[in-house]
Amino acid sequence: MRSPADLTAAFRQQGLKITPQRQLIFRLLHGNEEHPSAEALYELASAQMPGISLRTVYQTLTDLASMGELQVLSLAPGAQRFDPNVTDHHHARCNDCGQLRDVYVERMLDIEVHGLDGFQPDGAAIVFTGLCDVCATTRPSADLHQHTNNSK
Amino acid sequence: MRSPADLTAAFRQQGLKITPQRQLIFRLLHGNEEHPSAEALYELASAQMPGISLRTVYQTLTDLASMGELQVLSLAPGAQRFDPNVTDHHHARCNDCGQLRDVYVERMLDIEVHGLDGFQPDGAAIVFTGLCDVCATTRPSADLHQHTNNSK
DNA sequence: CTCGCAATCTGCAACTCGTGCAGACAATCA
DNA sequence: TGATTGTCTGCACGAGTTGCAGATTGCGAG
Repeated sequence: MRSPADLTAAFRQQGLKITPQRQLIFRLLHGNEEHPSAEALYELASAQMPGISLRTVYQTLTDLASMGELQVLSLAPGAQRFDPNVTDHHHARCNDCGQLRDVYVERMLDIEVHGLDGFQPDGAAIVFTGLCDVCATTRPSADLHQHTNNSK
Repeated sequence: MRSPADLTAAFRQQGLKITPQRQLIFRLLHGNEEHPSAEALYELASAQMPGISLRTVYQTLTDLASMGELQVLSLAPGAQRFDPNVTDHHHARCNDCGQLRDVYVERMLDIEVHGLDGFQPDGAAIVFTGLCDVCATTRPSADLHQHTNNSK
């Protein structure tokens, strides 16, 4: 997504108002590579603006997504994740902690696809699964444990 | 997943009991390519066995999944989908009606991946998005409409 | 700078999907 | 046939998300 300043202009241009809540969320998302959930963003936002509503966070995320500034990810059960990186990229998800990271794939067109007859594709998303660096060293095989989000 | 008969044997072998409910669900899933949700399966099951509990459907699906007979798909917001096809394949999802279809991809190894350093991948799933044959002819571009599930 | 309208925010209720629990029930084995 | 478990059902509960209504506030007009 674009910079907070650009987004401010874009929102104004669409007749949307600029509120402190929205500006805060713009800032929290800009350059954010953590693929946060709405709740996670709400925690961050609350720290800087006590009293902000979770409902407002959802609303602003929805607005940004419909403007194409944000990608909404539903890669696993549980909360959706939001990705301000809207360049052409893919994801890797840790089976243990749920962490997401951006992955870049080239020569996608070299793959050979069967079974798409009649289907009009407009995109393809690859999700790698496995263990992130932290979980891989912490617990080389399988079990239950987490070093970050996905908790409770 | 294997045939109802094979599953019956497998369940017995694990000390699990064979109940009419389970057998029904085995039959409903065998060869099923609709990637049904738990609710959808429950509807099917209820038609043949009124009184069966949604809870039982969930339970059996969980059992099958943990035995590796079933793949659980979380490709979009909303209910999870269940796929009795556990061969190596991928999926295409219609943006309109939510329909899923199986897709087979070859020469996956020809792709070039960046950003996986330190990550230990154990799999990769490709999801194609776009319009299914029905939705593509019904409504060549965009709007709201559906010809099957994903409803309400 | 002030006013006023419309957009926004907040808090809460409601809804969907899925799971935990307890008591009734039934598959299996001796 | 009877005892022993595992299973089924129904219900309550929890997470995640959205709908709604009233209070609030951004922002252009005057």
